[in-house]
Amino acid sequence: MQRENAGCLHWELAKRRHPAMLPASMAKGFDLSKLNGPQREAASTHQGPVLILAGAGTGKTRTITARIAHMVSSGIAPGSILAVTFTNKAANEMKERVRGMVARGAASKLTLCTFHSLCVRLLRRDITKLGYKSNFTIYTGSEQTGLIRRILVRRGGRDLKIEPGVVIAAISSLKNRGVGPTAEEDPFLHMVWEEYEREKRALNAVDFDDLLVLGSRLLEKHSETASYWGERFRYIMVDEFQDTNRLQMDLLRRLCGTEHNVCVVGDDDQSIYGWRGAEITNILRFERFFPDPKVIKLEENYRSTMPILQTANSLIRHNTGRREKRLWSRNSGEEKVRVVLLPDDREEARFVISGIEAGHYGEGMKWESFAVLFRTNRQSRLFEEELRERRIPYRMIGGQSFFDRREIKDVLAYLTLMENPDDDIHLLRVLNTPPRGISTKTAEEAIAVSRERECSVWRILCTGGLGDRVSARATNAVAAFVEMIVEFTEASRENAAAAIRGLLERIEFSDFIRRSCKTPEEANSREEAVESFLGDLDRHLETHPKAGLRGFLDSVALNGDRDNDDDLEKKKGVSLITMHAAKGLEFPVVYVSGVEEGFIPHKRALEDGSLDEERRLFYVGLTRAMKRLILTVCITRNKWGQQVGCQPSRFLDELDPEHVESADFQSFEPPPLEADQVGTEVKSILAMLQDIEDVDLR
DNA sequence: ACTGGTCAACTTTTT
DNA sequence: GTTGACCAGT
Repeated sequence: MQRENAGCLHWELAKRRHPAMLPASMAKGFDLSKLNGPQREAASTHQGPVLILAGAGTGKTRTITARIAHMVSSGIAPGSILAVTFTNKAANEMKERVRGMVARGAASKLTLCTFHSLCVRLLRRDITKLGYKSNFTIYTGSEQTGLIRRILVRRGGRDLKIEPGVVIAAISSLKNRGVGPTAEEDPFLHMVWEEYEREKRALNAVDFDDLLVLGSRLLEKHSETASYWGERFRYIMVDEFQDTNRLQMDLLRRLCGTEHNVCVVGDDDQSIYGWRGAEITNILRFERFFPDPKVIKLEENYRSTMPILQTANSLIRHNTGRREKRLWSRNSGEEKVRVVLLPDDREEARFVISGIEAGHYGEGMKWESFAVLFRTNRQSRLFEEELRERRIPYRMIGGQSFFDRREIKDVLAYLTLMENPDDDIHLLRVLNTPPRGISTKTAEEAIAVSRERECSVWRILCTGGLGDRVSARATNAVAAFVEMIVEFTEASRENAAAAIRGLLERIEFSDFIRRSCKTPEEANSREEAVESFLGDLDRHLETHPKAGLRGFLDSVALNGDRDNDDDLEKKKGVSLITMHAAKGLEFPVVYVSGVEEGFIPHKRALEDGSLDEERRLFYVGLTRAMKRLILTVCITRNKWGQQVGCQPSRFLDELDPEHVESADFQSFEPPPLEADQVGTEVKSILAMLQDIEDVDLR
């Protein structure tokens, strides 16, 4: 076991700063005996900066949660503890675990959240100091895309062929590096960016990146705000530290005053958010901003068997510039990692789900023991179909399908208007939904006038600013709309759920849904979605009465999924999940699907030259497995309706063959017809790869 | 003003 | 395979 520098010296310093504190290890209360040496040290060091380097499966979450529990039991006020994570999944996971370890009252006083939701808290309280109104709307992906698209059309002409997504990615990545529009050299992007910022401000809206930008600015420019939060959160923890970007680092520094009771946990090998500006170097820079940290390494892996671990290690060794670490496991394990070659993606789904079925019925494993990982959300479809067909329960983790449904977006837009009517994007979405005689012509006039007078569309509509630019009939329709919104906005202050229900009734929304659906099944599914969404609202208002409608909208925007719901159907069953979203989770049996060139590594990533990050992503996928790991490769794949040939991923060549066996799908299932076309008599992956490369796939 | 049809283009990862 | 944009007809 390696011991890093000067823990004792550090303790001396801390004691000088807080003479009243006893060494934490002496404190009574929470039992740390289940932890190993380094874990225990991490959990019991409460004062001063701590840097924990924790490899995959080394009990990171267990250590952090134990640390929190131990802090609380040694008398630190739970309200002064803040634990920040990068994703909602991680935050929820931690909440759940901590809940079982500390008293109920204490648990509710802890702050466990993502950087983004922390910023929302800061901003809801004080954003007026930055000149925004506190009822700002948070724009998620689709609103952002819509806004950018409008700007692109306006500034670049109708047939300008620039995808909004590209612009958004460029702007977002710069913002997360702490750069502003003025620094942008490309004149067109510069203009679009500035206009985007101006528009959002006029709409009283902020995007995800703004949450961090403005949160950080608030602490920087307003010392009284900074000291308020600095006094509030005296003990800060950051999970997945390798994924923090420049802005988040700034925020952290401004948040944690002079005491520097900061504990961060990270693993450079699992940094997979470089495309969002994450800087692994923050781990190195940590020591610069928080001098003389105690450095603790966790190297004993409790999750995986040796074959899985060694295979993963053999892969990640191909990366350059990493901190070498020696992950080891006591769990020898018999089973090798399997690589299975399949004729196409349909067969892949069939093979994977058959394997899961066999594991469940044959070996008595729970459905929850299995996970299917993939690179893109789209890949989940075939697996879902296969699971549904066989009536196997499953849960799709991530995948924002629910809030992307049209009917949900409509309801959400009406709710948003009740909070912030100046939000043009949401206003225009429902201005004529369902149709009420307000044509696109009328809407365009309203936008034009609002532009001239530099105010929101809502104001124009309210004040009759359209004058005689539109027909009398349209003017009446607009007046009726305004009146309706005002009426229900007032009602929403009493009871938001009742108000939106009344509004939906008034506009005969379910009739509208039924009319716009081709089949009755589709109509039912949409109506159910709305009903279920309203149920979410009810529940939220009940459980968080203080947060109100705005709190609900915030949580929808920030969570993007409905993790915190107790929909048991969603919680039980086989997990379908992207490799990104899988980070931090573990499963006895893991299938990594689509291990092909263009997927992992992804085509776009190769263009950007981020091969190392793709390798880390694959590494994250492999290290999710506890007992059994199967990688599947397709020879062809249905891509937008056409069969396209695939090449196995180059990463397969990098796996140490010692613990890998290439399995033939025929040995698990009766061979389908196409099987004859595939070379099946192969002994090693290498031979297999060779064979495939010789076959003309087109 | 609204409806319904066809065509085209898009598909990384998350907050 | 799906969503959105555009157009022509009622």
